[in-house]
Formats: sequence, C-alpha cells, structure tokens
Amino acid sequence: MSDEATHKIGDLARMFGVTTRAIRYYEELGLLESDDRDGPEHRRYSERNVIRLKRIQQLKDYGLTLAEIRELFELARLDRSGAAVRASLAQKYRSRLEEAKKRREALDAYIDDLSWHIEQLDRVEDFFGCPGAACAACRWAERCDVRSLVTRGA
Amino acid sequence: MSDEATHKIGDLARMFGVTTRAIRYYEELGLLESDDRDGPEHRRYSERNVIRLKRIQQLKDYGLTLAEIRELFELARLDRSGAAVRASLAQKYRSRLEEAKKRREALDAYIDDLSWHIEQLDRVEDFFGCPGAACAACRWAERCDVRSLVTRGA
DNA sequence: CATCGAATTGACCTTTAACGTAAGCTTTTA
DNA sequence: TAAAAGCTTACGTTAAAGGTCAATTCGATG
Repeated sequence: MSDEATHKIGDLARMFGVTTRAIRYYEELGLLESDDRDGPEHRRYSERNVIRLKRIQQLKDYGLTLAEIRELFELARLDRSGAAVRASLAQKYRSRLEEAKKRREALDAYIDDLSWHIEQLDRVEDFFGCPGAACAACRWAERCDVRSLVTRGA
Repeated sequence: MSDEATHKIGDLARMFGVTTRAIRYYEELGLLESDDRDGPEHRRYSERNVIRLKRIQQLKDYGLTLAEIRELFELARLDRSGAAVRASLAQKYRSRLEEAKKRREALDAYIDDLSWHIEQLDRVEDFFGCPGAACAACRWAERCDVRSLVTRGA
C-alpha cells in the first residue's frame, strides 16, 4: 500500500473544512506530523496523516480538548512499552476517569434540575396564587433548599 | 423571624472561605444583592443573602458556571409571571437542556473510551508481541478506527 | 475625636483554549 | 517567471472567575 507524502496543507484544510493555521497548530501541539522537512519547505502529508487529522476531528466532535487528544495519542504511542510506564499511565487515567465521572454526575444533576424547571414552567395552572402544597413557588423553594429565595404567596 | 442586614462583607468571606472580591464580583454579575446603600457605604447582608451565597457555592460545587447560576436565579425570579414569559423561558431552557444532553453523551463516550484504555493498560500480558486477534495494539487501532496510528506487529 | 483596620470604587492583570490575523519572505507550480 | 500557496514569527482574541494594586473613605473603638 503506497503511502507517499502527497497532500499539501491546503488540501487537508479543504478536505476537513479547517484552516491551514489550525493544522499547523495541531503540529505545534504535537498532534499531527508532516513529513520531514529540511528548511521551511512546504509541508507534505501522507495518507496516514490524513487519517490522523480525521481522527483529531472525530475526537474533537466527541468533546475532547486538544490536550486530551494529545494525551490519548501519547498513550497509543506508548502502548507497547514497559509495564512501569503502563502502570503509571493507568494510574493517571484512572484519576482522569474519576474526574470525568464527577463531571457527569454534576451534569446529570443539572439536567435533572433543568427538566424539573421546564416541567414547572409548562404547568401553567400551578403558577398563580399559592394553593398550598401544589404551589410551584413553594416546591421550588423546597427543591432549591433556599426558602428565602422565593417570595411566598401574597 | 428577624432578617436584618447585619453581616459585613468580610464576615461572609470568612464564613464561606471566599474573598471579598469574589463576593463583589457576584454582585456585579447580579447574583447576589447587598442591601440598599446610598453612597459608598459598607455593604450589609441579611440572613437571606447569606443563604443566597451559600446557594451560589452549592451550585458552583455542583458544576455550574456563574452565568448558569445567574440564569437559574433569574428563572426563579420570573417564576410567577405571565404565561408568555414562561413559554419563552421554557423554550430557552429546552434548548439548554438539549445542549446539556449532548455534552453528557460526549462525556459518556469519553468515559467509555478511557475505561477501555485503562483496562487494556492493566492487562499486561496483552501488550507484547502481536498475538493476532488478542493484540491490544490492533484492537486499539480497530476501536479508534485509525489503523495507521498503531504500528502492527514486528 | 482620633485612629486604624476594614471597606469602597476603578482599573488593569491573569490564565487557558484554539485558533485569527498580519507581515514579510520563500517555494511550487502553471 | 509570476501568481498562488506556503513559510515563520509574533501579537491579537474571547470568555471565566476572579486577583491585584491604588487611592480614598467608613466606621467601630479607645
């Protein structure tokens, strides 16, 4: 399978709808390589690197930051190295996993809250006056644990 | 229940372990009120506002940005207003909900990937050589849909 | 009532992310 | 042999959540 460095930076840019600046930036971050150049020659990209750029885009859509993507690539690069390296990587990634899970919990709670708020907003008849237990304002206060935030009926 | 404006800004700062600058910043953003002042008098806070600051901290821990918190408060403030307002708010919040759900999906995918990576890292015996179908590197490539990212066996 | 710590406003500073943009020069290619 | 495309260098941008002066004023206490 031939994999010559045939594409120019502008080609990649057009392929993926990004700017050349972005591509150079990825290189700057160590995310994407162009083939070896001596001086300030024009960059050339092999199919392999085209695919890599595609992968970057994928991961970006996916919600990862460029830093995270770089770490994943690094992980891949060290994939077959010694056990010590892998252990420390695993450790590092476990803590990242914890963080991510925490973020997900917070996000879930947020989604839950938003849903509740929307539900209340949709339920028109609940909103005027303060019919006791069914009063949205009161339930709101209860939910938010901030009784003084909401003015009670009248 | 008495709710006089008795606390000074430094008191709140100490109570919650934040700086006075932060508290003023919250006021600047419309998150927190101090009681009406004429000129540049010292700010005074009633119990109500202490609770409000507590709520802000809660929501921050919770993962929300100050802007999001402000919006939630605004929502609470408009709670009992007319149907038109509520409808438009509901609309707005529905789109926020969509966004949040998307973010959650991305986060889930990320968590899934990370878990997988960690699992592979832990499975020491998979990592040397390329024993065909069980080769972590190859499966990695498959999973990542980037065959050229990982060097095949030998 | 004098004083000194606490508070006030205003203005600019900081950090990170992911590039944008400009300038001036060099490679490639038609 | 030019135009088109690319190169490097380097400063600009936007948003979040305050930090950090600086110069001044409040206000509680001896």
